[in-house]
Amino acid sequence: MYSKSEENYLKAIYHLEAIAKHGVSTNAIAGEMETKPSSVTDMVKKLADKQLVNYVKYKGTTLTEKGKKAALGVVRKHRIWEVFLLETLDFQWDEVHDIAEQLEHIKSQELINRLDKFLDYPDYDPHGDPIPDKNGNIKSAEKKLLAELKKGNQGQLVGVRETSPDFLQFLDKRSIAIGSKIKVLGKEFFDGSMVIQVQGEQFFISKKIAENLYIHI
Amino acid sequence: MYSKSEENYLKAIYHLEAIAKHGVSTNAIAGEMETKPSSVTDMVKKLADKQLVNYVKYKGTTLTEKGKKAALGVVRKHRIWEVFLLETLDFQWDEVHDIAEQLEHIKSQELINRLDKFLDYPDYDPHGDPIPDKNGNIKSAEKKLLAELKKGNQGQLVGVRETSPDFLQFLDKRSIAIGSKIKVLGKEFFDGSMVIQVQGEQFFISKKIAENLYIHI
DNA sequence: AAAAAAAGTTAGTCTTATCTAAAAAATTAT
DNA sequence: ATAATTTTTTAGATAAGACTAACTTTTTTT
Repeated sequence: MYSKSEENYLKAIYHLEAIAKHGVSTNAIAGEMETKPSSVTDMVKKLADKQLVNYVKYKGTTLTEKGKKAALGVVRKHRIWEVFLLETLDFQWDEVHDIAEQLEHIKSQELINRLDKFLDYPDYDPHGDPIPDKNGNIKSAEKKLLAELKKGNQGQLVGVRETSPDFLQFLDKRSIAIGSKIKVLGKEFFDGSMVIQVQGEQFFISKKIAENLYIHI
Repeated sequence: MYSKSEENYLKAIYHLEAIAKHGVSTNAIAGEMETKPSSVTDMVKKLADKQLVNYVKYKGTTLTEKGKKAALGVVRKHRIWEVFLLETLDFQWDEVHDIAEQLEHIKSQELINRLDKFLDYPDYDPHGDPIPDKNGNIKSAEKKLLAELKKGNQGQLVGVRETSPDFLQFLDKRSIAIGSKIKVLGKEFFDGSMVIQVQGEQFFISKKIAENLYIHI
């Protein structure tokens, strides 16, 4: 259907659209794909020819319905393979990404559907991200960064982006863990810092902290 | 390590070496790879530069030890994935080849070793072909066609070549299945037909049938 | 052994996806 | 609003792998 490279671009654009809502910039795609902006321009033109994206010179790129469907197909494969690697083959979480990155490009609908069945139709992957169904429908929202939430929002901690010992100890000291319910009590505009409530207790956290916590609303 | 294309050439040369012992011809490789002889010449030169094959202009190509090891690595992956597709995901025989053809190029030693363990270290793939171990050692000989056996020989059914429903039903009706012990009671010279014994029962089978059953002696 | 046929190689072209360098457009700063 | 900076695009080049057409070597036929 689509080449490996095309699929990777579609997936990158899909992920970036979730953050920057007004058309994804060429530089952003280049960053995500670890490639040069000029390569991105070439590729988005090609994807535009195939009706997979809307591309306006100098303005940005968005997925068309067709492109979104294709991207969700890749995301579905990636996440199902991740479940398989972790649950069936007992891999560690940091080992699975590179392998799933390859497996997601295997061309066979039947394969992924049978794998889905074998795993008993999981709704989420091991990072807490939802797995789209055959038709590209996602049961629940994607996880968000705590930093993206507004005052009054609340959700559950489903993962961390940064995994340094310092950061994990910071969380530990405050009894913030995967599964914790977090509510945003206040948010400062000028520096993005927040006051949050976790299990009755209140904490002040910087923007940097909030940008490294994944939340499910 | 090696590109998909390089791996496919190595595998093709490996398979062809088993038949034509005196250096594989460029045309033979082209046939196996469904490509043009000129493309083969280009590639074998490249493989020769990498010390994976011995290539002598106009004479033929053979695998070096290094090339054989690489080829066996691909064969191992292919056969382990086939076992997985058939045993774990319940695919039919005729569906697995194209998918295994893609999966065999996934780069991860760890993945294939864990899969091997998950499948309980199978010695043969569903077609009866032996699976090389981590170090490229093959436990036993390659399978033979029932048609190649002589009166008095016996062995175990390890695979089928033809996979049409008609043929599979033919076998089913006589309770001939993978694992069945088969003994050749008699063989006619003029048409290659046989009388065989399977679990106490005797059957008459034509040469055509005997040419589609793989046996391990 | 010479002629004919088959097999194999070389040279040049094409596609996909990438890159660098230079130019153009958009954004930010003064 | 003009200048400076950043972002994006264009043009031209490169590498992998495949192709066609022409040429060379080997093998087969007579």
